[in-house]
Amino acid sequence: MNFDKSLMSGSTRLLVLSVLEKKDEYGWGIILQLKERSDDTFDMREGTLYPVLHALETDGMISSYEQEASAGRRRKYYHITDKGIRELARQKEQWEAFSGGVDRVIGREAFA
Amino acid sequence: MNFDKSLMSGSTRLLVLSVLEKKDEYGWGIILQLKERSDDTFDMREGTLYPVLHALETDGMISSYEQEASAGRRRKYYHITDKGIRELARQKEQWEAFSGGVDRVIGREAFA
DNA sequence: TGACAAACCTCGAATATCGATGTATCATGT
DNA sequence: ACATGATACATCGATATTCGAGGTTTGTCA
Repeated sequence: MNFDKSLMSGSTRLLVLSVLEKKDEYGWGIILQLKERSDDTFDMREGTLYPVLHALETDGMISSYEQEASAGRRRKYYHITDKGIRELARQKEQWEAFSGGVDRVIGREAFA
Repeated sequence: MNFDKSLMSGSTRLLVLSVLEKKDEYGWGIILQLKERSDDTFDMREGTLYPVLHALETDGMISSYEQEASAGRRRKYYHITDKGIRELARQKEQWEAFSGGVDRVIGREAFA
């Protein structure tokens, strides 16, 4: 990201799982989706994403399969599992509690 | 914090400066304020706070002075500097951009 | 042929939080 | 008198996370 790096520490899994919630996607595509869906706010680095994808797969949150795109271009698609969906729900709750807490502390109005 | 620790990575300075924006406060008091102002959402650890306070002072964002509370209890109060106020404004902007981006990605409605 | 984008990957440096630990004072209960 | 726990400061090592730099392969375009 182009933030104070550390700001988005911990939200990476949430963001990745959110993208995969809609449809299967490959690594490079996830980066493009994040950029697009955040209005160019996020620019996740490959060095950040790939290790996270591997960890999520090891943890059983996502599964992967290879597929050919136009002519010999190999892509590794990721699919969110049931476990991943439950994890995503937990992460969303955490995010809402956390961001709500920050907003209250810095005196930002909350709109229900 | 009682979150995925990493979630609040990077927001610590924002939170601390926000507390000191209202009035001078000492370390332990900052922890209490954060707990109170976030409705018990935050529980910042001493091992997190004190190093951050020292770093903020080194960076000229805050200044400190000692003061006695009731009988021999020494407290170290921190005061936000002009530089700290400017830093706080930057951090708030960053936070708003970042949290807005996350909300868009996870499909949370935004209320202007 | 050369350059660049797409697409995958790994590794080390830097950064940040936390738990453990330590010190000291004060209040409370037994 | 003594133990416990809250207040209040502090440091340090373990752990986690991001990023930049580097590397490989294939396709496209000039």
